[in-house]
Amino acid sequence: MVKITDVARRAGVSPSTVSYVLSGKRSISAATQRRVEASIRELGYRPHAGARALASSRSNVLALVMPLRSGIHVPVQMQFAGAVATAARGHDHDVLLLTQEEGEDGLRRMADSALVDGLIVMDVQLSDARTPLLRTLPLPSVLIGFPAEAGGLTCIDLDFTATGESCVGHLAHLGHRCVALLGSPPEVYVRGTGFARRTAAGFTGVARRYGMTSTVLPCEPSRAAARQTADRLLRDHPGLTGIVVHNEPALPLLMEAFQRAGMRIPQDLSVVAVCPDELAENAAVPVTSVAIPADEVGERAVELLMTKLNGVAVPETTLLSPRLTPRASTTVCGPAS
Amino acid sequence: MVKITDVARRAGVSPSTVSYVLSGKRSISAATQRRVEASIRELGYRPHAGARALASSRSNVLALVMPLRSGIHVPVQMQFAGAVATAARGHDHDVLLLTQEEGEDGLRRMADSALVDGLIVMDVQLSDARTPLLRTLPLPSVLIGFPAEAGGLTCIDLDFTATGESCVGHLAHLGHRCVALLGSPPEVYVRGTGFARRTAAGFTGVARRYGMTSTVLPCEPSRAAARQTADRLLRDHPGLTGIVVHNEPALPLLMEAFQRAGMRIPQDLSVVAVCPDELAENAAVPVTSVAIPADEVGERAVELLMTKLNGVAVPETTLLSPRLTPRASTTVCGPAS
DNA sequence: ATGAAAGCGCTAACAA
DNA sequence: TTGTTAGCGCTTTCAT
Repeated sequence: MVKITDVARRAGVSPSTVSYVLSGKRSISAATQRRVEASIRELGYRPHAGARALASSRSNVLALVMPLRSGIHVPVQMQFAGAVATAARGHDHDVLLLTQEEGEDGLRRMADSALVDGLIVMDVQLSDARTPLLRTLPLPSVLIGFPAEAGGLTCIDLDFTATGESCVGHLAHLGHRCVALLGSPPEVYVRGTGFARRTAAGFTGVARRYGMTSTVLPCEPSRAAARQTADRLLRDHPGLTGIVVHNEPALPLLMEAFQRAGMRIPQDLSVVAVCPDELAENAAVPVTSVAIPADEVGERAVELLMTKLNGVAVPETTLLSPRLTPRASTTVCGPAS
Repeated sequence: MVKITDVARRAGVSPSTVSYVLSGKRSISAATQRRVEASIRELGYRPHAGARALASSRSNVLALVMPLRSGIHVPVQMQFAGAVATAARGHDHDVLLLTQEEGEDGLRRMADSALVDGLIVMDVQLSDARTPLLRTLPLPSVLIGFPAEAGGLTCIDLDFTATGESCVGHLAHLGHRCVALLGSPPEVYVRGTGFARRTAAGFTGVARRYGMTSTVLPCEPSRAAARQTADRLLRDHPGLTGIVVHNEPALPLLMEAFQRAGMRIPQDLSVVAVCPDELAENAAVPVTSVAIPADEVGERAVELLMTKLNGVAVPETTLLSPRLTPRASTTVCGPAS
């Protein structure tokens, strides 16, 4: 193994000089700089992570806490993970995967063992057992998602309230008066997952403001559940002309179910979804949608964490504005052509 | 921070004794053992990961190399990742996520920096640039998947050749004579992803052995591509009565496309899939399928790696046998009822 | 069965 | 601008 003393000897400098060249923590003459860099390159030197962590109390690793709960759309989670990993590498950090089978104990373990410098926490529940712990842990953290009580925590996410509002707003402007939100499976609401609840709140609030008739229903991503939901909705609300679907795997099933029940899209029923663009574009009828900007969220989460690691304060709340892309699934409400 | 000397003092022993209690590397009297363990518990001691790694040259971290390439079904990858993470924790190891944006350099970085003890490499290509490197790296590794030339490497995967064989075999025994395999998107074949190629090889081999007419086609997971594939297949092979689909996202699209083209499932067309059970069960017609045992593969991969870390030799090749579950999508070939 | 002490490879005062 | 050196917290010989 090539170590810092080897590099130093070959460059004719002291080990500390090599260390300083690497960290940039003090100014080095151009000549020395060059000789050290050459020596590093020629020897293929790479600092021993453990030694560095021990001496500097910085591991250059951050933990990504990804619970892998049921009812959560996996590809979207994965997109977050990929974005976080990429961004972390851009800041010279690696990413440790915590699947949260360990629960809060895993977080404590990270803090005590100094394995990581900070935490990025995904799939935050409205009432999340981890948040009190995160507040007291001597480890900086950034949450992707918002708990009900976010004081003292750094959180970032798509503004789901605004997303719900934007979706109904779009339908309202097209003249729809009776609308429904079809969301995540019941378990997700029961857990109190923030994004699900917030979308519903935004949806309901604006619908009421516009004096629209509105309903919110959870939905299992099975063909049977989709049919049942569609049929029930059409029976209870014969005037229904617009739906918002916030449930990726159920989207195609629901569209199929409504069509089967005799509703043409968009002539009889306008559909807005909250889902990745790729899914929206590939549906039987391309769907008007608000995308979840996973890449941006992941990247900014890492940036927030790095800023905190450098001892600089960051805003507690970062909300990204939704962007609605109109596609073929929505149209003005009126007598069907 | 609680350190080993604190624990030792409280227990009235030397630091080395605490270390030995933790590692079990020498016998300790029952009394001492109890006092040390109590001290650890009371102080909430957890060893400093960096210090431990430096002194022992073992980080207790393993890297999961997950390229996140296009055309790969994300939920299945994630299931692998989850299984690996869980299994690793069971062996007192953590998992570092390497998304392979860094390519081979990332592997080298792991080796040089001593950040991890070993590698689990996913999404292995038939001709994979990483394999020569893995052979020479002083870091033990286990590949999930098989390169064309696997000598000197430890590999584990579902036996995809047998999977392909099992799928045609099932159709053959039901009397089908003209069959097709619809696989991953073209890019996956072009890259030479092992599992795609091997399934095709098994499929073709057995089809030929039984004297069946067989075709292999890649398939994009878009509605348009699915239709085109179905139409073209029916035009070129009017006698087609059975298909095998090895492409998760395309499965529902293909079934829909064939039905649209007038083929009833299973009366006119039998369908076998290679995909997670959940997907197979939830299709419009539940699909006869071979599941990918991601949990078992992930767990066994970790076990293989741990064994190697302990200096014990392991078999180079581990192939898990496919298990085909018959469902409603396949039936005997004959005049439609 | 236990202790003492020498590092592991690096960083960051402290000196010059 | 650079060098010297004292640790960082742990493991593991070597002694007893």
